[in-house]
Amino acid sequence: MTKLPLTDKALAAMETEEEFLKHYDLKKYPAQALTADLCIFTIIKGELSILLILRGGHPEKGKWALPGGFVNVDESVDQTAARELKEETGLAFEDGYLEQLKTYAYPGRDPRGYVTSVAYVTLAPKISVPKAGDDAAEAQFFPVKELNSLTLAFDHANIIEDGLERVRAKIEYAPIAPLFIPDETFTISELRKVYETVWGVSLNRSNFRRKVQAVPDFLIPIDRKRVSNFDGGRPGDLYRIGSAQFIYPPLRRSKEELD
Amino acid sequence: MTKLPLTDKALAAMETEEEFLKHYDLKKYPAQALTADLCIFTIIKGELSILLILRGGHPEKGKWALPGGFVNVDESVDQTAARELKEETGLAFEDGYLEQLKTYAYPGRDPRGYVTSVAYVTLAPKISVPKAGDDAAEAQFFPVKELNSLTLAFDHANIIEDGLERVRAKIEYAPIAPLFIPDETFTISELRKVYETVWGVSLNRSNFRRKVQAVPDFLIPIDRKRVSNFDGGRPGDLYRIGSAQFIYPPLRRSKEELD
DNA sequence: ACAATAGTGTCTATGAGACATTATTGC
DNA sequence: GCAATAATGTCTCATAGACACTATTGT
Repeated sequence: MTKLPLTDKALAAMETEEEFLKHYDLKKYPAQALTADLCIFTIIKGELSILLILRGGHPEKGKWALPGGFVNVDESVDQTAARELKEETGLAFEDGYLEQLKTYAYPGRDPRGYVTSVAYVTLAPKISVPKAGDDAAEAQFFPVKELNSLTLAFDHANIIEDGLERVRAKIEYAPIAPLFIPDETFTISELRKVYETVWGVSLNRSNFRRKVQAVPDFLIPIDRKRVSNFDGGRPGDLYRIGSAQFIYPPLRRSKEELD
Repeated sequence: MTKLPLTDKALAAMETEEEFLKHYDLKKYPAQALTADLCIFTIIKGELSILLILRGGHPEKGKWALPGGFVNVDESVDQTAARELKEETGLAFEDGYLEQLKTYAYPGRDPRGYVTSVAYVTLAPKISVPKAGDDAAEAQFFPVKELNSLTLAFDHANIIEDGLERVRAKIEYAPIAPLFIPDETFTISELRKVYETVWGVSLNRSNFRRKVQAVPDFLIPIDRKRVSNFDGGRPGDLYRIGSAQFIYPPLRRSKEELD
């Protein structure tokens, strides 16, 4: 299959699409690459945390980076993200939450060339122990509060900032906060602590309860109670997540949190 | 500059980043291309409309497509979007609204190869007359209600659907609805008609007024009135947009609109 | 009994929907 | 005057914040 050096105009004017494609070669454009990078959030010891990989090879060797990798030509970028999630955490994306965040594409963000990054956000339901991958010397969850003391690779500090805001906004109206909880069942207090941790505020106990219970099919009561609290106190009623697609009315942060 | 056929592992293990980059060639991966495509919304004769381009060349010759183009290696995809906006509408993106929507990347969406599309959403403040571009035989605004009778190129029908939902959701809490209005100054009724058009509902006049006026720095009163209504009626007070970054509390659609 | 946490109820302020009344224009 | 549209006010209900009170556990 020979590729003749035709101008774009001559190409586009071709009679049939077959003829056009025979002479078209994407490689005439500068090389580009596409990656999927993941913000994998979880809550560890009451701290909102994110999974980072210590880069063992160039570029950005020795810096902490978001897990991710190049998109294969036979897969969608969504599939790349799901594959990387599985590789890094062993977590299969089934009914979880894996949402595209934003795409970062500008000259100079990667020394290898024009590398475009499609960022994703996901919530890790279980505190899975990440294992080291191919070019990942080490993998570790970091509390987001401590990230300013780390040297992050590429523009990943910006991506994490955007990812954080997405999660904080999304749990207002999407029933994804229970994904932070390891168990299938949970108490309303446990759910409230998720919101408090992600938003970094404290919420009124009874008002929170009233609001989440008012959402149809959000929380399904289970006929059991938490067996025991560590230090005394009445055990809470257990719930599991229902079929609701939206939290309406949304659980809004106060005006001060927005800005 | 010779490129030796080194494995990824051998490459990443290089001592210095300079050495690494000397042997690294992005072209070893399959060719990919990056485009920016625009959902340019405006309101024409009370109809929410979107700008489409009739493709004059292959691929998808003869189908209507979103305006857009390839990203140059010396520019960001945001810059590409702004450049295309200028080229297609003559509209300079200054203080307007041009927001990244979503990235579409999967095999088979473009016959030329793995072409990734980063979609953007913008609101055209003036009903600018689009001119034909390089490979655009014709450019025209279509009411979004009539799109199902058109044959759209690539996966642009999906992109438009996503763009519509973004605009409908965004005007709830972002003060961008006035961008649909050609004038610098406008009445509250004119603003209400924007919401009614975009959401496809009718809104109570006095309640809408009460809510928008309650948002600090959203609408700044001007000491003038609309000179004349076409057909009689009291002229409305004029406002201009203020410095508010958010509409809080948001102007929510009813639960039924959400789905 | 006491500490600790969960569940329930209540008072009040704010926001939203429905709708009536008054005001200002063109004809 | 009349039609048309804008501005204002008011009644009612839903939602949200604050907080008191009761219930159930471990120690």
